[in-house]
Amino acid sequence: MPHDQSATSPATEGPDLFSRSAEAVARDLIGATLLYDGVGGMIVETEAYHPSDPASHSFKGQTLRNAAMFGQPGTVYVYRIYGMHWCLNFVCEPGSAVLIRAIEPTAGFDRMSERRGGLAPRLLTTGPGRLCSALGITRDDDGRSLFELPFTFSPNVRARDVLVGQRIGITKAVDEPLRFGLAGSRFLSRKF
DNA sequence: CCCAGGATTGACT
DNA sequence: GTCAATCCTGGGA
Repeated sequence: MPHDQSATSPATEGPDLFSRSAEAVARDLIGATLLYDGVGGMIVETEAYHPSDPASHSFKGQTLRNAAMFGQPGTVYVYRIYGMHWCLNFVCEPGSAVLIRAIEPTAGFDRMSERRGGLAPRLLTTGPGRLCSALGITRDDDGRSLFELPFTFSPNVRARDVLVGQRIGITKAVDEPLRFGLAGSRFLSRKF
């Protein structure tokens, strides 16, 4: 079969994976596995945000809210959106981060279902707010390391067919191709 | 101090 | 398809 591969070479080892541009990391995170307290699954959708990006929280420099974005590569950045949902990001180069937009559930299905009010499997983790709800990620996790419990991170090790498109829900820099998704996944938050 | 504006979701027409 | 919910940051007065 004619394949299918990540455009960037898989820099698979721990922090090295994140010591790069958010764009490169966002692409390579497709197919990686994220667990929180043993609950989670495969990352199937991401978006990249960088410091010179008007859509990024870090665009105007460091503030109290976005301080984690300027931490070590592999730091977790969690923020509240629209007064009601949490969004999960992984920090890359200083001031840059990858928003985790969707995962495919593979572990702890019952706990996710419980937290999400018994919704259909498709509605458990397809969206940045939904996946935080399903995994129990909150403000308390802001600034933590992705490489320490309760987080467990396993890099992608396979060739993946990665879709690229415009980011969702922003009003600035809307045309940048900084959204990435696993081709053919049933667990994308929206079509590409 | 005040308050506009969200990297969303779910309910409803 | 439209739209309200709900918190709280950060910029400006």
